[in-house]
Amino acid sequence: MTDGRTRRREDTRQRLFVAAVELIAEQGFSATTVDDIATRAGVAKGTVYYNFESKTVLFEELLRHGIGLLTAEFRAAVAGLPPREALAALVRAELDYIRRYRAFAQLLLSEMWRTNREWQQTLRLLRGEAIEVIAETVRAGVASGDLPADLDVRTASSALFGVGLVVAVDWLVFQPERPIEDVQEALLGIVRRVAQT
Amino acid sequence: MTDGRTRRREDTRQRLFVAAVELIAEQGFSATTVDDIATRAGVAKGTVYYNFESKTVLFEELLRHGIGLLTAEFRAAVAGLPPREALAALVRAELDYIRRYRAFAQLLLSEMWRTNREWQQTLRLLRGEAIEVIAETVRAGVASGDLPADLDVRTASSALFGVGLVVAVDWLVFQPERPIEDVQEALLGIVRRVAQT
DNA sequence: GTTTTTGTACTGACCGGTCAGTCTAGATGT
DNA sequence: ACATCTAGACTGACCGGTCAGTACAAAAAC
Repeated sequence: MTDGRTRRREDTRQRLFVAAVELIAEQGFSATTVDDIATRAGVAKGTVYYNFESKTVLFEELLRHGIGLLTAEFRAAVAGLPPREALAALVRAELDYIRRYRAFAQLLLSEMWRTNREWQQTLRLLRGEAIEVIAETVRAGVASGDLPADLDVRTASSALFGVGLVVAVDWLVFQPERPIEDVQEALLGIVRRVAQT
Repeated sequence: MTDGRTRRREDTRQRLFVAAVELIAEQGFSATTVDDIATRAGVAKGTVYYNFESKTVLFEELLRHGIGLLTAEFRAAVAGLPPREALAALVRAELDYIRRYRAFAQLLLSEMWRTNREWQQTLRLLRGEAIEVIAETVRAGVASGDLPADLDVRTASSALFGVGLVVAVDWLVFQPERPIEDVQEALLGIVRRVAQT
């Protein structure tokens, strides 16, 4: 499974992911060329096509990889916590993720609400998976009475997800000098107030 | 001033704006071709270049036009109102604007946090103008004691702007069946809670 | 000796931008 | 009143460049 060959190949794929995510976050999918990606990854163009079927497939696998990671971190963050603490943990996990993978978060923000693109379906599905983790927490909280009974689970979950994204990325792009901890505090404060029964 | 010629030309420009905003909202700037825009507007490609210097300039003028309108509506909404009511009026104005110009809002959300694009500077400037109206209101509220004294004006203003955008567009894209009044109420409720002294 | 990567050259479709020429409303001349 | 002229608006074929994807022989890694 992890012999030298597959390890090396996985390495190349990883470098291509990193290069692609940075470039696409800056310029968008269409404006980013395969040559750009190969050059930034320090790899020949042929290597891109040896590892990925096409530019679109590369991007789709990138989305799967990135959001899969986020979903996993969401799951780990809420494990075993009571609803209101789990909610706070989710906010922290999201911001922490965005701080570590800022380019991916930026890319996500730019492509999330787009329609009529080949990979739109994929993104929609993945978004649903990530939000489902939030939704489970909110649902449990409403059921146990820890969260307001009139909270609409679906809306609250997607709002929480989207708001975290936009506030954090806005901060990263327009006020990069401020520490992310401030955002975290501000967001936690807001969520706490809104979650008040 | 409004003879047949200029009227006709203004008409063509308007049609090009409408076509461009829809296509760019769906596919993004780079993926949208000038031929697409011309076809959808029902004019020849040459007409696009007769009316606009380049694809980029067309987009920049589109941004100016769209955000200029939003800023004007913000100004009109807050005129003469005390801080807390003005804040609510701003939320209402933003959502109302997004409902009427949904494609433009979607476009804004997708292109707002992009870096390394020619028109980035323009967009940054325009965003600043719109947010400044919010900031004036928040500043007045903090000064008069109607809003919490520890509120960071710049952060609160851009957060309010971005949150309105993301929640409304998310609603438009993923839950279009839901009436806008719900979204407005939810958002107003949140803002009211956060604005509590 | 098999898998992965490289480097270079190539193709064909597509796209931003140009330009010579057409169309027409309305001003001008008679 | 009619014919003529003019300039602004528009057209669409065309050009030069770009880019996704292909081909493949040779090298490197394992």
